[in-house]
Amino acid sequence: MSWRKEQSRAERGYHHGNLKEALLQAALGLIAEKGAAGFTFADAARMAGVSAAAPYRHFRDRDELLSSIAQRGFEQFEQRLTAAWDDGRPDTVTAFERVGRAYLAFAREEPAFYNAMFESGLPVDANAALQAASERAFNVIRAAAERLAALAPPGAPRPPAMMMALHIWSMAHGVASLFSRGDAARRKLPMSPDELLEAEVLIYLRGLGFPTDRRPQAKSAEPPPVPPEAPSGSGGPWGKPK
Amino acid sequence: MSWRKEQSRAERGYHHGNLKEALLQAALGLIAEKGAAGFTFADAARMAGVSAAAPYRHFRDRDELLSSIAQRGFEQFEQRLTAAWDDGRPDTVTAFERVGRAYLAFAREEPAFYNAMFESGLPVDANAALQAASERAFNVIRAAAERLAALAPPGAPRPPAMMMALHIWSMAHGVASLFSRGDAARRKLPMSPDELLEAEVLIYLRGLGFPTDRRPQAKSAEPPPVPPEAPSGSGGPWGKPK
DNA sequence: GGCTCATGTAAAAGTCGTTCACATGAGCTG
DNA sequence: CAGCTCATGTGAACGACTTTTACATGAGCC
Repeated sequence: MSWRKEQSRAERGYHHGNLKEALLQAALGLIAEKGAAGFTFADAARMAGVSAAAPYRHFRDRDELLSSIAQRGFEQFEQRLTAAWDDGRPDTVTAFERVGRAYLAFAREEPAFYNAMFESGLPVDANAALQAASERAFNVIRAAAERLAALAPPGAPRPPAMMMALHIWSMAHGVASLFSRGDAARRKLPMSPDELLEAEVLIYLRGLGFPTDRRPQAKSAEPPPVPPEAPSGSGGPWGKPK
Repeated sequence: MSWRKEQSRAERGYHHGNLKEALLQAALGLIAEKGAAGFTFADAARMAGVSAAAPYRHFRDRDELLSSIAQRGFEQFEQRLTAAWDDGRPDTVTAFERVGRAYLAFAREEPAFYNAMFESGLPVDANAALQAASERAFNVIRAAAERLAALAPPGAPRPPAMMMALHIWSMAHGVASLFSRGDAARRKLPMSPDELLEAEVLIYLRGLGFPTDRRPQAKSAEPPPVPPEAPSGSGGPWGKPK
């Protein structure tokens, strides 16, 4: 993983050979440890075994390193969301909820990326590439919302797909920020963030007219999904009304 | 407002007289300008017209100043949420939605407080008083959710009130963080954050079985509310299904 | 072999956070 | 009012960080 991390100057020679990548990896580790605020350009240089001025050959300043990391983060984020969506298989609602869980999983498993992307305070439009990467990630959610919108039953509110996408994004982001990340995770909850978000999304989908017994879209254009597992519980994390 | 802000040393004398408060005000201004990350202890001292060491007579370190501001923020936040809730008048659902809007309004109108409270990266449990203030603010939402839960119609999911409170908190926080604050506000939206959140909460409430035509709880224990204004539009920000 | 240029270094300037010894003066005590 | 005390402010100093500048190194190419 770590490409010649601990090499001494002597065995490495004057030139590092892969400093840019080494700095990114070092920064990733430092951010995971101490947050983007506590992360230090000098520390990253030290960890890569070079002088404090060396990083400036590869990044204009500390912010550019941070924004490079955020950009990579958005790219990985997009991949994970895309995989979770799986083009709506086995059915749209199931896949949609899986996207929500993937959001939380990313926040939990990639704290450094998540921190750089959403908590580092760097402006979204600092970098055109960064903004584009961010939009590509969001577009996964948006595309999923389009599919969902097309299936929304009549007799219920039908907000634009874009709005539905923003709703889901805000729910996932709210739960992740408040309960699923670093210091914030210390707020003690009577349930897991995943359960919280799942229930939230289910209630929301129910508000849009979707059935929430985990066998949705009974009479839609979708092929009737074969339940991959036995139905879990009685219809939701909180139980049915009596 | 600003108590002797620009006094020269000569006319002030050796002792400031109100340094602690002056520092808090200065920090508040600086955080509003440059964010909690960019805010500097030395800058606050300069703005108050004292040496860089003076603040240490009133705050153990920079973090303690920050956490003082966050604490004040939570207190004001609690007040505003309480006022918005207005003990559930004229009816529970209306008041509940007003709380959501108050959340956004606070984020928008008090960026410095919001930043210190939620975006400064200081641990929630850094300070017992801070944590308590934070909990008091959340308890307003929680109390509102209890009332709402008691009115939830049968035949619909009935999550615990605590969970509903967390859902609302996460929605409001998600929208505020993503779209209603500083740099994040630059994400261009096809609608205002307020509209977005209002629609989100309405759909969620509908998922809980509440009617969403803005005249809720028709046959509940609540006194039939007199609509203070004419009904606005056709039942929601996105229109009814055709 | 010699050139060139990307990549690294050392040193320096400027800023911060923080501490320490010392200065000041507001308010109490006699 | 004299004098004491102690909270509050000052200045200097330390180490760390960011960023710039002039200089060093050596990999790749002719």
